[in-house]
Amino acid sequence: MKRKSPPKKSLTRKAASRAASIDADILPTLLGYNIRRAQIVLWRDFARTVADGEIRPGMFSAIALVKANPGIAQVELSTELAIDKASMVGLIDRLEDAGWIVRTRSQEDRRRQGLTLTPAGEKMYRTLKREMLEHEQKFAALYSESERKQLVTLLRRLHDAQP
Amino acid sequence: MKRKSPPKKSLTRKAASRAASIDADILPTLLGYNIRRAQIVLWRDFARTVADGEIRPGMFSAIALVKANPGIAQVELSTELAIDKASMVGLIDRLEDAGWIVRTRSQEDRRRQGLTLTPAGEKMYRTLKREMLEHEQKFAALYSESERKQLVTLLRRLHDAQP
DNA sequence: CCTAGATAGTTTGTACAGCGAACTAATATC
DNA sequence: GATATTAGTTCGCTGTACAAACTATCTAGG
Repeated sequence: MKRKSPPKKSLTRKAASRAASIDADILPTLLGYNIRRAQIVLWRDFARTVADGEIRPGMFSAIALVKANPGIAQVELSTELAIDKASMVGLIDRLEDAGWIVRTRSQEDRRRQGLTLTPAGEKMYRTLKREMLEHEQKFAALYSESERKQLVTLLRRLHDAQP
Repeated sequence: MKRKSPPKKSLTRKAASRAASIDADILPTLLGYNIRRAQIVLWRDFARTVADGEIRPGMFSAIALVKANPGIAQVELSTELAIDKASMVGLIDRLEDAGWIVRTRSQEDRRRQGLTLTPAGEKMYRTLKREMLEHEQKFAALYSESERKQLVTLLRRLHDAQP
């Protein structure tokens, strides 16, 4: 948003020729390599676009799920997001410290911590969602609608596989 | 895009405590979410399949690039892999400590460290490549050949974008 | 009922990755 | 020759993954 035209410094001839001559071997054919590269690009733009870098993709996802499922337990969150339950503790800690989420001990099962958004969390989520969609739009614009759906479908098949 | 549950007053989660009634909201439609989930699945299987967990995807990529481009400089590696140059130092350190890579100060430009595989590194690469292809195969098997190519094409378009 | 096992959450410890900032040595540019 | 740029490094900070052990609680089998 703020950065319109980067310096666009021209490479020296030496650097340009060397960069162009790199042989990436089998890497460009590998699913993992391409997904990793795509992930990096998305992640960087996310940091620039959403919450001014104070929120990570995992935190956004957690907030969205708590918003859609008030009272959800941490273990359900970690299952849905494929995040380790130990890592989830720190993630929720940060959201709680920020004042966006509260843990409430469940009465029926006192092992559980039900998670809900605070009013501040609700407000934050509205902002986050708007910024998130703006972020998403930059990349969705690279595709036709059918391509985008196809990409999502193929990715979903991959992460639903559990080999 | 919203037509799921009209009465937004979801029961306090205890009712749905059993299993998968979680509403993932907009997340499943987002490119970033699906790529992140796919990445996690791939990364876990990689850890189980390749080098018995002693190698990370970034290390594999680095070794493959050094193999294909003997004498490549660290900055070229980090550009190609989209890894921060500061992070690259530690990555190369680990590969050097393992005895797979050597840094050699360039004569023409003495700032540069040319990277090459040691004989042990060459040998390791042959093993890694075999295990990598085995890992890849598990996931490629989820797709027809044209789907796989389509997926790679769409991902490449994403990571070649630099918004 | 009681015990054994499972589950939710936490803590601890280890390792890795990203990123900014500052630094050195060497090279390039004017 | 002064200045800027580049390659590599180090430091500090934050965040994530995973394993292991631990507490508190719930569930099932006998």
